[in-house]
Amino acid sequence: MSSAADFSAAVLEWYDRHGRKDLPWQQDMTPYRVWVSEIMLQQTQVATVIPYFERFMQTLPDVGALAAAEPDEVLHLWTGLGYYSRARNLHKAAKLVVAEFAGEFPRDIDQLISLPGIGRSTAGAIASLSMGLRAPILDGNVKRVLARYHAVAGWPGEKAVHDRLWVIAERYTPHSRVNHYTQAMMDLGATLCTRSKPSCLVCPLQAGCEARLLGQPTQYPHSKPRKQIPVRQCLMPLVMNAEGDIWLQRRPDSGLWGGLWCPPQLDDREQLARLIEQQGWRAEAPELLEPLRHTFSHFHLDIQPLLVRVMAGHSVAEPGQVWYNLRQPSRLGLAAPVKKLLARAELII
DNA sequence: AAGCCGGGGTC
DNA sequence: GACCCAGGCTT
Repeated sequence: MSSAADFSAAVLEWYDRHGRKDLPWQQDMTPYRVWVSEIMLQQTQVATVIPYFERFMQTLPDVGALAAAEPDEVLHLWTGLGYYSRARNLHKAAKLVVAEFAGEFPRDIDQLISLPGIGRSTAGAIASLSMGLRAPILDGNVKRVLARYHAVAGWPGEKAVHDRLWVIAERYTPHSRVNHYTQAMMDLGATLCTRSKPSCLVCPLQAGCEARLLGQPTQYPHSKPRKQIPVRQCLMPLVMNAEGDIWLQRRPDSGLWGGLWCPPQLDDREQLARLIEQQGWRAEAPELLEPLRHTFSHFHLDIQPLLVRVMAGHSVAEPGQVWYNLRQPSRLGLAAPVKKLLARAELII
């Protein structure tokens, strides 16, 4: 097991017997379906993605439909999936494919990478899986398999380590059956070469795996040095009018929860008083609801929700604002904790 | 190079 | 709780 040909042959033989072949995006494999799935799968596990993918494809079955869709509709279909810039970039890229590539995905790695949201690994996945082009990928699964096979020391977040893994990935990518090879490497990492308790005894690469020969496969790749994350706090008033609707604002496109609809996120009661005055609401005394902690990758957010019943007065929703009807909800993008709070509010009405 | 960007699964 | 997941973009 020394040559690249032996490596890919072992991987492909394993794929024939044990590789996954029934995932939704493996049926009717078009560049569009593979692209959408790859974007959804960035930093997101397969089981989480499946229902989102099915719903997305039912609503927006091709790149033309996506390009023509409303931004709110795209974010609505992404609600709960996280990393919402993926949805905004997906929409942008669809428009570009229609406008600049006549609705056909370019069969070229660099042109794929030029589209927003598509980096080298995602481009490699689209090209190899849906076009049969010889292009390597380097996602979390492949990093783990290759780092173990060659006992590559260091954290892959470091450029030198990352670059070395790309060179290895390039070397092993075969010229034939590259679609099966790509799928197999992801399947190996997801099902056998797992982060903890890898199944080395049934692995097709066990004979040449240096990490296994060293007796510590789980030592590779080295994990990211973690710093402890800060805690932030905010007030989140659920402003409810006489009809039981909740007032939401559209967040700026860039930044946290970009483009999603959200109750005001305030630092203190003074900001709340100012908001009520600005909007011309006649408000009852705010009612404390049960606090909620939401954890991001880089901080905790302690949310103190408030129920604020108002007479809407002259306040009509302006652009970027909406009175959200809990019984007949609009198709908008909502962050996960907002969706949770609105579900609570529905019980209060 | 490091930080930002979510939410859920898993241990 | 900590850590990770079919990463990419921004600074």
